[in-house]
Amino acid sequence: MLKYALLGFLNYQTASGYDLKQLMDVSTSNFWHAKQSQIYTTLKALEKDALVVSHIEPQESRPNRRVYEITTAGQEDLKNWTAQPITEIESRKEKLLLKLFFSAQLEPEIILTELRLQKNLHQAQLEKYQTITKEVIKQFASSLDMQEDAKLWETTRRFGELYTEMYIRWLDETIENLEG
Amino acid sequence: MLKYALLGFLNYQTASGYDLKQLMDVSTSNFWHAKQSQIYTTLKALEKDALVVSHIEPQESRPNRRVYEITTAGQEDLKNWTAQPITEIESRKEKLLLKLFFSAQLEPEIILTELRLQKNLHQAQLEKYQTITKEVIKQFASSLDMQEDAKLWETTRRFGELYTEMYIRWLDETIENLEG
DNA sequence: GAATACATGTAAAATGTTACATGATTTT
DNA sequence: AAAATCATGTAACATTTTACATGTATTC
Repeated sequence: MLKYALLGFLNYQTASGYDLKQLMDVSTSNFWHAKQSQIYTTLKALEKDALVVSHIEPQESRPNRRVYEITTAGQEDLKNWTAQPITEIESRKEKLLLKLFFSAQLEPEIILTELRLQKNLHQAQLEKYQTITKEVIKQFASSLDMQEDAKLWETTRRFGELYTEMYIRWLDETIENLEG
Repeated sequence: MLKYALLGFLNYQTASGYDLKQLMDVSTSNFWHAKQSQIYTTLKALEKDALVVSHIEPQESRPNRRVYEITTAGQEDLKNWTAQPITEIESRKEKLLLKLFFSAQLEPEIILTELRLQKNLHQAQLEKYQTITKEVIKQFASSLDMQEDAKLWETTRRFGELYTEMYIRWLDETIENLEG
């Protein structure tokens, strides 16, 4: 799957593994993320499959950059993938809920402290979606002149916003429930 | 992580790998799931670490069952884990959003068809949370006399409900946005 | 007669995380 | 003086998925 995230970005412009990590962190991290090391190994695999090609870009006073470019085969693979519909619901994993499910023997105060901490974290996250992420999308959209693309990016930002609002609401409900 | 899901269930009652899969499917699948094969291999690892013990239960006209029981060490490990607070936000992966993010070159109708299909799937899921899942929790709670535990289980069911409602709302917004 | 439920597992492949290794430049 | 940024990668480990393998009993 990470494969397609990388092809997707490279379909806009060439980039190094380092660049791709930065791009993901400010754009898709809301619904797709990866460690730097995994990005490097996946890029290598993509080059082996001839979906991308790379060349070294020498730099003074900085380590050399290995810059990747998508190939025609890569573009086709990407397009095939986007055109293929998903016919199932994605299943989630939420460590916090798992813990909560099995926490009946715990002191209620311990649970409540954890939920309150989560609320703080999610409130900070929500602000990020509403300010930084929104700004980043605007910047990209205007600088590259891609209003149409930005429309889709905005829908994914909106998901993050709605999700986090929902999460906070659930935390509020749950906290109230356990306090009473 | 699956480790703790299994210990959590075994802390209530002994069970086979098959039983545990059934239990997860009707209770935690909303926020934690696993394949049958992974459950078997994880149980084996847990027994090696002496967190569970197993014995064979012979059956007539059915394959024998290997039934697992949690040990004192297992109970301690589980309790330690539940008491340990999570200090970060869980990061999600949503294939659909990833695809959407990179779908600007696609015909809008292809995207819309996919989103409408997702809406159907999520509506069915929502009903499930509101009927079957709710009923299952009630049944467990009364049959085992654990109103306190059921309170927590109910909060995780509620999360599934709120999440799915949010998802449908986002789909509606996004569909409208792309239609216009 | 076919599909599902019951019941267990192994092996291989894919995916993802953590730790290690290096080293200059810039910011705090 | 310490921490963060720039920049790349490998190795080991852990987790998860998919495929394989087997066979009876019950339900549709």
